[in-house]
Amino acid sequence: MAKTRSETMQENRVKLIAAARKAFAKKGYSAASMDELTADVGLTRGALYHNFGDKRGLLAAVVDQMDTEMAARAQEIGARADDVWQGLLAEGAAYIEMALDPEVQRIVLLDGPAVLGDPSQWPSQNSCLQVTKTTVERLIAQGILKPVDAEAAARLLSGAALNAALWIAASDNPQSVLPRAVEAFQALAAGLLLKPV
Amino acid sequence: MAKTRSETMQENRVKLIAAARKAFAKKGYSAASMDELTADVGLTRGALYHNFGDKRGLLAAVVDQMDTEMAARAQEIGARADDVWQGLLAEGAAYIEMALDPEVQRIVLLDGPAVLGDPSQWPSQNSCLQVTKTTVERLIAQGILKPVDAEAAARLLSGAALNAALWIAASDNPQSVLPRAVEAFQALAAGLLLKPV
DNA sequence: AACTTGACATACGAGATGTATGCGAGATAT
DNA sequence: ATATCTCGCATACATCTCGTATGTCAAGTT
Repeated sequence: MAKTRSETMQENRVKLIAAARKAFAKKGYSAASMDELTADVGLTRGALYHNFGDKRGLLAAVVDQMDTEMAARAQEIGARADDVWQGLLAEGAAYIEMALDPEVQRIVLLDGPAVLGDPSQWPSQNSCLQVTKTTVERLIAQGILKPVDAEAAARLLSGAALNAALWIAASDNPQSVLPRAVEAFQALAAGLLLKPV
Repeated sequence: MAKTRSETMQENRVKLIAAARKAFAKKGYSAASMDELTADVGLTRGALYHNFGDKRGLLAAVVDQMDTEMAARAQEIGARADDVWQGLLAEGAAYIEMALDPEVQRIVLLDGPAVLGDPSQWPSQNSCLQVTKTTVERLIAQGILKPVDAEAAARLLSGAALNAALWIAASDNPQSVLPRAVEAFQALAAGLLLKPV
């Protein structure tokens, strides 16, 4: 098989992102060495700086990938629900559970915002927020939710969910705390309902 | 006046924390140079490593100070309200407004969690969370809020508030977005009420 | 088949952190 | 009051990391 140049380049990008994802998750962004990271996949920093510009660029690529994965999963879970409202609750619970993954926490929730700034201004647009915002907009249009600002509601909901996850993960007994967090989250979300149950 | 040794030591600690607060806010944690920082107050890194152990220790001291200030302010504002429930709403709005301060954002919301880990496991105990938790507990005891887990509710509320602030600050027109965020926050909080209004 | 391009490797320079050692002014004891 | 000791801070050093500038060789082009 003749490997074309752009093929190997694409492969290398994938390799580097995968290696970075591991390294950033394990050591944290600042402690992750670019020399080690690149050597692990048989390359050098030359490849890295050529493809991603700098260390931040690599993190941005990793975050973009993870954010996309998370948004897709949340959307899928939300779509399986009986109605849109149940879908929103399911989405929130899904975010909480996804954020229990140490990789997600370290990279997307902690280092991501610190290095790249607030998620709403990420280059990748933050797909997670978009998904939630769309769901909220639909519910407002259906007259199920109060006519609050959709973006504000989405931000607050995802902020609450992701913060809950950080708390759960840091607790001594995550499995016992998880249901309480989900319960509290659903209570909060119910505050957006036009007609409380 | 004869300066006792522990006096000058205390003064130096105060100076270093003040300088660090400025430097961390302006450059961010990782880009802040400890050489510059200490030189600004007429000291060297020797003083720093003797007093705070390492760079992280200095950040922890700064975060502790800011967190304490924020908690005191939130508590004071909450206490001025007509009743405990209005106090909770006022606390939330206070957090959102305080988090608009770039210094608070950069240090407490972005670098703090990334470097020190989740706020709930900070050495300083995170006074902000304690204040909110206490308020929630009181409201539950009074039968005003649903009997959800107080810590979970506090975490979610403060998470929502602080995330809202990050979003507001990153927006083009913070002053127009602020009221929408506060409105959405209060709608969410109302979800915790036992008897919806 | 010669030439050009560009993806990646190599080499270098500029800081930054943390530690180990040194010093000198306050604290202590006689 | 003098001598000794303590310890808070300064100084010097070793190590590591990022980003850039330059080199190189295979893939693409004509």
